[in-house]
Parts: sequence; C-alpha cells; structure tokens
Amino acid sequence: MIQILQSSVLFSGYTPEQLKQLLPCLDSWEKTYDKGEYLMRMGDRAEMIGMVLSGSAHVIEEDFWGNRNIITEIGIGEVFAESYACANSAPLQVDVVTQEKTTVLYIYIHKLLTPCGKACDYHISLIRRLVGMLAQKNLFLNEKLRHVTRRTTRERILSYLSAIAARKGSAEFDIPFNRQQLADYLAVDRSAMSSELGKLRDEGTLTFHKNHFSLLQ
Amino acid sequence: MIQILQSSVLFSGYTPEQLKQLLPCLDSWEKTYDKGEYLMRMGDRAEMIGMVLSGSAHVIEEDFWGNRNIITEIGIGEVFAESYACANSAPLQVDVVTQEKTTVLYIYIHKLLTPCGKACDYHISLIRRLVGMLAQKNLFLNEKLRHVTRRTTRERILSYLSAIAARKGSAEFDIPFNRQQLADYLAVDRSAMSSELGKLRDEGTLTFHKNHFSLLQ
DNA sequence: AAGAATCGGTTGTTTTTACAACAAATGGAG
DNA sequence: CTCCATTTGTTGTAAAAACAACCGATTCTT
Repeated sequence: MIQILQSSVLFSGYTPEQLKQLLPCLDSWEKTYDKGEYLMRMGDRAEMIGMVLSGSAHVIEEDFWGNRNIITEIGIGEVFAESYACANSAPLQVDVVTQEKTTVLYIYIHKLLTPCGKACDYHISLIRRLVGMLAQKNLFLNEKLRHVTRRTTRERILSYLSAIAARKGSAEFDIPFNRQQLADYLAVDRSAMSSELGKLRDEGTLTFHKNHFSLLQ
Repeated sequence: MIQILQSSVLFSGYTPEQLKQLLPCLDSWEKTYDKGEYLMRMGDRAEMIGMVLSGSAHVIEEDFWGNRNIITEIGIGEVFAESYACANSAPLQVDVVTQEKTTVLYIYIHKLLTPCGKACDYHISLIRRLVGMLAQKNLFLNEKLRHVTRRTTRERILSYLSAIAARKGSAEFDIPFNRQQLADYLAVDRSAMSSELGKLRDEGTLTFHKNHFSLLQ
C-alpha cells in the first residue's frame, strides 16, 4: 500500500517513514468492494475523500429520464469525491460505482484539514498538496471550458491551439493529443474537425504535420 | 475596508477584531491603480491572491492573433488569481486589467497556507474557507462542463434541467436564469434554445412557464 | 396611462455540424 | 517486405444551429 500511495499525486514525495507517521493522524481506513457496488450515491454528503488502492471505479451521472453517462474512471492512486468533501460536504450530484473488485482508502477531510500540531510536520505540506490539486483541477477545467464554449469547431480549434502556443511561448509546438482525443477534448466531431483543420491550412492560418502545429502571421 | 472584507466570501463571518488579528499575519498590502492598468500579466507567476476593495477589473484572454475575450469581471470583495497562486504559482494564462480606478488587497498565498501557531486560531479556519472556495468553484465548473460538452442544444437543455431537478429533489422547480442567461450559460443561441424548448413542450417532455419548469414522465 | 425597454417566442435563411462511408497514410508485428 | 490495424483526411448528405428579423407580452418609467 505504501508503494501505491507514493505513486499517487496526493502522497508522492513522502518517504515510507513519513507516510507511516502521517496516516494515523488522518483517521484513514480501508474497505474492499465487489464489482458493481456503490462507493457513494447521489445526494450523499461526503465527509471523506476516497483513494482507489486496487481495482477501479466509475463516476456516473444518471439524468431524470434514466440515461446514464460515465463522467470519469478512477484508477489506482486516484482520488474521488475530494471536491464535494472540501466544499463543506456538498451533496453529491453523481454516483461512484466499482467496475471490478476494488479496495478504497478513505480519509476524513476534517482530519486532513486540521493540523494536529504533534510530531507530524508533514500535515501542513499535505494540506498544501490538496490545495494544489484542487487549484490545478480548477485551472484545467477553466481552460477546457474556455475552449468548449466557443460556438464553432473552427473557433474551438483556434482557441485551443492559441492557448498551447501561449503556454509553450512559441508559435510552433506539439500537442499531447491525437485527432480523436483532440476532438473529444473539444467536444466536436473528429471528421468535421479534420476538415476544418484542412481549411485553416489552405487559408494560411496554420500548418501542421501529425501532432506538430505552427501558427502563422 | 473591514466592512468590505466582511462582505466578501473569503472573510465573511469574522468579527472586526478577528480580522484585525488575522490580517497582519497574512503579510497583506494594498495598492491603488488607475483605469486600464495591468494587475497581472500572462506568464506571471502569482505568489499572492488579489481581492478588489474598490473599483473593478477584467480577466482577459488574448489569442495568438490578438483577439480579446473578457473571461470574468472581478467586483468588490471578489478574488482573482487564487487558482494560479494555489497551483504552485502556475504561470498565468490571462491578463487582469482594471476597468476604473481600483484598490486591490494582496495576500501572500504562502502566508495564508502556513498556520502561524500564534494567537491567531482563525488562520486554520481561513485555510478551510479557501479550500472550500476552490472546491466549490471546481464543482461549478465541473457541472457546467458536463452540460456544455453535450453536442446538441436539446441535450444541453435536458442535462441542465435534469441537474437542477436532482438538486432540488423534485421534477418541478424554478431556475435562476432568464432565457438569455440560460442560453449564455449553456453556450447556445437564445432563439434556437427557445424553439427547442417549444418542441420539448410539444412532445410532452416538459412544461414551463417563465422560470418555472416541470419535467414529465 | 403612454411610451420605452426588456423579454420570450416564432419563423425563414444561411452556415455549420454530425454522421457515414471511404481512401490514403502510417506504424507495427511477423 | 507484407499484412493488418490504426490514424488521418476527404467528401456528400441530412440534421442542427446560428443568425436575423419580427411580434406580442410584460415590465418599468415618467
């Protein structure tokens, strides 16, 4: 388990000794579930965050008419319900369901956010880590939202490429997606996006080869 | 200034005495700007968060070809750059520009996230407040993203109304938007949305009167 | 009450997208 | 190299959205 924690974003960088010191003061506990069990249900008020130690789970949304929609997959070392738990236990708008036999480590958010003042100096740095994760996710969502709220495929493409160029500080750069992944990220049709890219190339707005793009003018 | 702080999300609930105890250990400082001045620039690494005490500012994105886009307005008592500052001073992807003569209170995020252990017990609760704000924003962005990534106007409407119904725990509810605001939120054309609502009504999926909606079946 | 402004619904036209089907290019695996 | 699977580009068609213009209803102001 220590190894899994070390490979997770929340606990990476701590030594096994530090983790052994840290874990008891978080009031954490483990539980193992069978396939298809609910870890949390819509309407629940999460007072703890969960980390998958083995197996995997899906975060699922079900609408008024019963249509299901998988929002994310939670893999090993990944965390769920942290936004709900940190937002004063706001009621969950989603369900969390195991996809296979799965072990989960639960950590009381109240304990995590209360420095104990004892030997565990690492507590403060853990809080910073959590804050960093929330903020990072915030930036990620914010950026994606900026692209996706554009009205046309063309605008979404240009918004995305522009942002990458700004980040890299260069008009020439590689993107971390293939075409299908980019289309999914921008919430557009792949073929429509591909043909739009062709038009932009023909108009002299940009050039590209595979994942390498150059913005022109 | 104390009054403004008390009306802000970050500092509401503290008494003037508590605020006077709290502020010094945050290393905060004020600065006043003229209209059109840059508070922060793209690429900056924010080590502090800003709160507008008077006036207002715009968060602006400028793309590779120079097209400007206002992302948000920051009003009195509202905070900016908190996600960047909390994400280990990630470089800003936006500019922040005053819209008028504006006074800003800056708070070093490092100080805010380091409980001083002295008389100020309120420090811990302030960290919790910040965590709560980040988490809340996270949930908000997450939800909006879920609606906006639907491909059609119809799907976006149903996704949104379904979420509100789930939150209110009833198939009948009021929404906090007028038509134009809802269209903006869902990133669709108002008239197209209006006509789609008409079709949904005719098909018996829902009924509505002004801001009051009922989902059927 | 009259006039102005705002809001919401409707309709027709143009633009854009989704979808489907297919071809070309690419990249491994044997 | 050849075969096979995957990725990417292209095209035509049907569906959907954006846009613009307009009208009626409501609200606000004076």
